Amino acid sequence: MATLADVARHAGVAASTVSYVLSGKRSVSEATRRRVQRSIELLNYHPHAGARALASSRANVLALIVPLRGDLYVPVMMQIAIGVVTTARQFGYDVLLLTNDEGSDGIRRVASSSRADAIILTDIGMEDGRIDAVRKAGIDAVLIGVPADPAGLDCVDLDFAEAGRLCVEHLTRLGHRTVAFIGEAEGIYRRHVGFAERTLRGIRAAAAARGVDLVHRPCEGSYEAAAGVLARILEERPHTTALIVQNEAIIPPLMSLLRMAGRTVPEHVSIVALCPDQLAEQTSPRLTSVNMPAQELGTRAVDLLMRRMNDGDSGEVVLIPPGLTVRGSTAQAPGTEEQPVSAL
Amino acid sequence: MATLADVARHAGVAASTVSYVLSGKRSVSEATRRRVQRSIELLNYHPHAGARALASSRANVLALIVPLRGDLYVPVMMQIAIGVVTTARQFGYDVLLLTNDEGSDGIRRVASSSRADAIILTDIGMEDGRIDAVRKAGIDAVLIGVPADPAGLDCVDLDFAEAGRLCVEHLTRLGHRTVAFIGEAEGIYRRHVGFAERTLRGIRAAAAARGVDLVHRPCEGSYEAAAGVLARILEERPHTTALIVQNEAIIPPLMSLLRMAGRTVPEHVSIVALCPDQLAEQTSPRLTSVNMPAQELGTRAVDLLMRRMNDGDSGEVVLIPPGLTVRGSTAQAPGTEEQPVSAL
DNA sequence: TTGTAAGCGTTATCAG
DNA sequence: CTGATAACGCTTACAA
Repeated sequence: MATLADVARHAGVAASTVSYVLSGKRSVSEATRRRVQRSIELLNYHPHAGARALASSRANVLALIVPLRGDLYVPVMMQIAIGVVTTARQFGYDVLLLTNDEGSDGIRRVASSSRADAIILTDIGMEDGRIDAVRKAGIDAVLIGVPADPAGLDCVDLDFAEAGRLCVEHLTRLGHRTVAFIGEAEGIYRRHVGFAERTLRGIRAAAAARGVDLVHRPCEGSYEAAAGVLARILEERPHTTALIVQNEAIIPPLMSLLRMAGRTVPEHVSIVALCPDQLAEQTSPRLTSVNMPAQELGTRAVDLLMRRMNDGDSGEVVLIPPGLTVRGSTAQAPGTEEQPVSAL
Repeated sequence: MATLADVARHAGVAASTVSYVLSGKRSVSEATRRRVQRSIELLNYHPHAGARALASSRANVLALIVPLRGDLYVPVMMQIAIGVVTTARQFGYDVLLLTNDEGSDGIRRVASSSRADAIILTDIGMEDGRIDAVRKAGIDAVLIGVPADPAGLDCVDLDFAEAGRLCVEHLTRLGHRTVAFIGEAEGIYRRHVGFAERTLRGIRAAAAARGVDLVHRPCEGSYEAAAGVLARILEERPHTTALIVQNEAIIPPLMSLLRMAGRTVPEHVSIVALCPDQLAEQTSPRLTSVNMPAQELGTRAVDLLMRRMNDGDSGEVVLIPPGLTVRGSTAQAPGTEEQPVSAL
């Protein structure tokens, strides 16, 4: 491998000049710049990442910490990762992938060894122990998700409370008065994962404000769990005319269960989902849904991180405004009349 | 941050001694080792990754290249990534995540900048241009997947041909004579992605050998696609009694479509799936399936890579033997009799 | 068993 | 606008 010194020799300039041609940190005459560029290409020179990191004390690497459980909102995590990697590359950064089983140790490790310049955390709990590790490690970080106390932290997330509100609003406009919210698995609420709690709060507040009769039922990802939860809802609250569903994994089973129970969507039961658009487009009928812009979360996280590292900004909470797309899974509640436009 | 020199001074030894305590590359008396260890802890010393990489010309980093499309076998990719990261950590390696949009450039980049010591490639096509890039870059690599000509390459994959054979064998034992293979999306076959082609060949060969009447129908991941493909199969080949399904995304729609068509599983139609066990457990009835051991693929890939880097081994193709688990989605073909055990 | 010292390939400061 | 040169923090012969 050619080194910077080789290039300098070949071009007949000092090593520092080559470095400056590369970094642009001081002006170089057009003539020598060309000469250097030529030598670089001729020798097929590529700067050594380690040497750079050592001399500049910047690794040009971001660390992304993802949850280990392969069963949890997997497509969403994958999209986030893709957003992070592609955006990071645009800023000249590479991305190190860490799993959560290393936990706070991983944060300490990459920070204190200068393996990464900054960290992106996902799967944020309301009280997340890793936040403390980040503070102590003194490394720049952005959270995808919002903890209970985001003071001084940079966070990006979908505005889940607003997302919940949108669902309820849409349903009440269609005349639904008895609604069930089928949420994430029990364990998610026990761990106080931020997005689940906020969604629930948003839905509850909106339901209370509009006098909607609401129940919340956590639900695991299996067919049986979906069957159990649905059966219980239909038995205990037979007047239920609408479902809000957050656990994307159970949407397909739910729809076929409803069909088997003789309740067609949307004639008898309306469904609003909180899931990636892509998924909402894959069912029949297509789902009215609030989009989960996972890739954008990754992109925005990197943007925030860059601003934080370059401009020294910090403490910003970016909540992406959710959008509800009406598709085929929601309709006027049975036995109600379409509201006149003037009443809206 | 404390440096190795600080530690040496604090412990009253030479810098090299500290280094050797860390690496274990030469023996150190128990006494000084303890002293050094104490100083390391007291000063909270962590070696600088860049400096290490520069001095040793080993970054202790692996690069993992994943496909960009977030729509393709996502859970599988995620599992692979998790397997790779956790195993790599056990060997003291970190993992750099690259997306395929950088393509061969990404390979060249990390190789020639010494950002990574080795590469793991996924989503391997039969003729994969990146293989050439790897060769030219002169970097160690392991493929998860097997190209047409794996000479000199280290590869890990499920034995998809055998997996296909197992499906057919299981079905013929149950008396099925007319079988449809609902495969991956058309584009996968056009791109000649290895696993899809091998599965198809395995199934075709086994069907031919046993005189099974087989059709292969590629299928996209949407509900409509599944509906279309299924309708066509049932119309053109009404005697079809069994389905082999590889595109995991369409399993839920397929099952509810069959229900709507009045064909119950497994009484009228048997289904064998090629998918992760976890998925096979989530439907009702549970699916007879050949497991896709994604996390193990990641683990094995790293194992291979380590052996290759340390022992200089190369050119091994590891095919993981598939296993078929009988669950509730397959049964004796309608109108046939159970084969006496002696006939097996 | 331990110390000495020469790199490793950049960056950035200080002169010119 | 450009050149020397001292770091950067660690590894690894080579000596002792």
